[in-house]
Amino acid sequence: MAKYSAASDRCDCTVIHEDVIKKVKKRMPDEELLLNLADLFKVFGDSTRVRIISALLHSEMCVCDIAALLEMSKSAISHQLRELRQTKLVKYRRDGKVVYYSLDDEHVGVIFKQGLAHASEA
Amino acid sequence: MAKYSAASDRCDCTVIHEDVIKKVKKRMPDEELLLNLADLFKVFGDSTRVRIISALLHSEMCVCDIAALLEMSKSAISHQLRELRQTKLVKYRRDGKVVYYSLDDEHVGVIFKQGLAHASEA
DNA sequence: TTTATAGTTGAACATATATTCAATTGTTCA
DNA sequence: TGAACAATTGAATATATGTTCAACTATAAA
Repeated sequence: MAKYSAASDRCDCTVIHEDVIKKVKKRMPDEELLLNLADLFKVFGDSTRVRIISALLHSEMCVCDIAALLEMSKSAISHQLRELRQTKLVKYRRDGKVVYYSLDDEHVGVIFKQGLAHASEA
Repeated sequence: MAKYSAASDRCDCTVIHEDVIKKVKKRMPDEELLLNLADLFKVFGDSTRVRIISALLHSEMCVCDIAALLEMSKSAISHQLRELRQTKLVKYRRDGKVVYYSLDDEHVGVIFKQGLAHASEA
């Protein structure tokens, strides 16, 4: 059976629209950028993280607040906050024993609201 | 150890900002809507699907075209197209043996580009 | 220094999910 | 009708990922 990995035989079919493929390929963003984009959406694509973002949209909160709000363990929340931190979606400040989290920049809110608009309609 | 599931003891900590929690809780969207939102982003959160969307942004394409463009098997592409179909992100038309896919509505492009803008900066 | 508490972390486990493989459907054309 | 081919599908496998649990760190107060 034909394999898609060979240079001149990339997919397991015979008839394709070469012109369309070339045109589209030229216009598409870099592979790396698309990977980053998928990773960004992946962070939004979990209900716990979406709920955290939705909460921080209205106020900075400590880990305990978030855990109580979402009725989940501090550990679970902390793990998710780390991911949100690593992808620069949230930032934090420490005040004594308490660590307060908030959204990192406006982009986060924009993407959230844009998605919300779509989800509300459908 | 304290459990987060009890009514008056929702998180494994003692000191929380009750007022903040109440205020934020009141403003947050319904649980169901947030779940739908996470599911929407989840569809965008895979590199294969993001690449498919990125391609369809420029032209309708058949399964073979997409498979060749992304250098993947038709089967893998078809599986992902089904998810995109089920979440109403793409639509299709059949012309003889060939099935052409295209983006379902403008929302898809808007969310894609919004995310792309963020990913490009960071 | 000791105790209490907020938060973090790593490992383990359970679940979700992307791709492959093989079989099947739907359509065209001889 | 039968051959050829685009596309779909279900099952299996491999991998990714979310939560729990237990241990640990950091800070404050006694």
